Amino acid sequence: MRGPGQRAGLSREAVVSAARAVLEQGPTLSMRAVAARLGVAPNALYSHVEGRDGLLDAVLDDLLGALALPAPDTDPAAGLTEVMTASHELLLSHPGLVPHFVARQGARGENAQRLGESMRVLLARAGVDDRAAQDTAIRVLVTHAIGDAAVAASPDGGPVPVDELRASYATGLGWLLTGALPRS
Amino acid sequence: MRGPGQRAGLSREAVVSAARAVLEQGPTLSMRAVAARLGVAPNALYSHVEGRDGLLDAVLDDLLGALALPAPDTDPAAGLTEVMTASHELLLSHPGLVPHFVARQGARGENAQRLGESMRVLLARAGVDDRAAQDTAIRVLVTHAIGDAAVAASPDGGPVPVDELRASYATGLGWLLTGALPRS
DNA sequence: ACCTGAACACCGTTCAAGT
DNA sequence: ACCTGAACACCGTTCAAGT
Repeated sequence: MRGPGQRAGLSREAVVSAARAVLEQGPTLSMRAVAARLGVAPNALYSHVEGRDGLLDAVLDDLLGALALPAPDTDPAAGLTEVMTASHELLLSHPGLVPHFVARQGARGENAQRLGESMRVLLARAGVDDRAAQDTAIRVLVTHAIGDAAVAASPDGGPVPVDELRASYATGLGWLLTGALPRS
Repeated sequence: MRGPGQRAGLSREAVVSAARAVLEQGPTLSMRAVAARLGVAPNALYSHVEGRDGLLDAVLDDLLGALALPAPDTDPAAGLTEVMTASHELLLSHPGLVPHFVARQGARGENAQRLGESMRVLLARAGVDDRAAQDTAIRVLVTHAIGDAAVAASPDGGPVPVDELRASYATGLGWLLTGALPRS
């Protein structure tokens, strides 16, 4: 009910917000679904967002911005468990983001970097000073979260219940941390 | 150049084989590409295979059937490393299979079960007798392989080179195994 | 600058036919 | 039983226009 040239009052924020809403409803995000929710033609989104991938990037970093960072004085192992569990839960509750997160090899937004830095601090406090060793540890931990979330995000529910996956994630995370951190 | 009713001489094997060829070429598998390679209408495949997911299942188990099982007398940790590394390499060389593998929460074909059984034997020989503990260990190991392969399978090559991902996979695998297996 | 309409080049899958 | 043609219901994205 709007001709060419009539403004719809869109904004980048509104588009990202609508995308989040679409992802709450169903497991996948399509441009056309976001546009429909905004009462707008599909191609209208391209004035505010760099295609579907750009939109998913924005949504992902938006969600990561809401994650709580561990307190500066927490025990390193506890802090790392905290961050990784929170990230894992975030992915579990937004399955539609997982394939994109996977394709992007982890997030690359500013909030993702903020999380990465906080992990570096914790690792350093645990005695992992070498930057390459920190990289490896972070990559292994993030990959574990991505892999588990990806498996859990299977649309049909899958043969393995989510609770068991959550439990095995915690077990694996513990094994990885004792491997990554020097003995105290 | 074939009218309705004329046979094309297709078979399930031919379809699976064509699908493998398509996956060698590019990162994704579409029904229409497989059909084109066979010189056949897209819907002709449905006489031999249960849709795209069924076809991917068949291709995956076909590939798993070619994996070598560890010798019965190998050291458990070495054997598990062997199986998991081989599975990981398989996924690395067939990125198009990874999203499906992820969605299926690991393979469920007969060759996949064969691999699972051999892992159980190795775990038991290492002292992991409890079946639930074996399940957890296998799930963690498989998830690690899936997660790493999924990250490595990113289409654009991604910011992290495959060699580094392969190295961090090995590191993580080592951490997980020392966590999973009782101290010797 | 922002939005629309129409189009392009794809998908997987189904259905009614033909032999 | 096996295959085709046509169609359905989708995709993401681009391009030329309109204000």
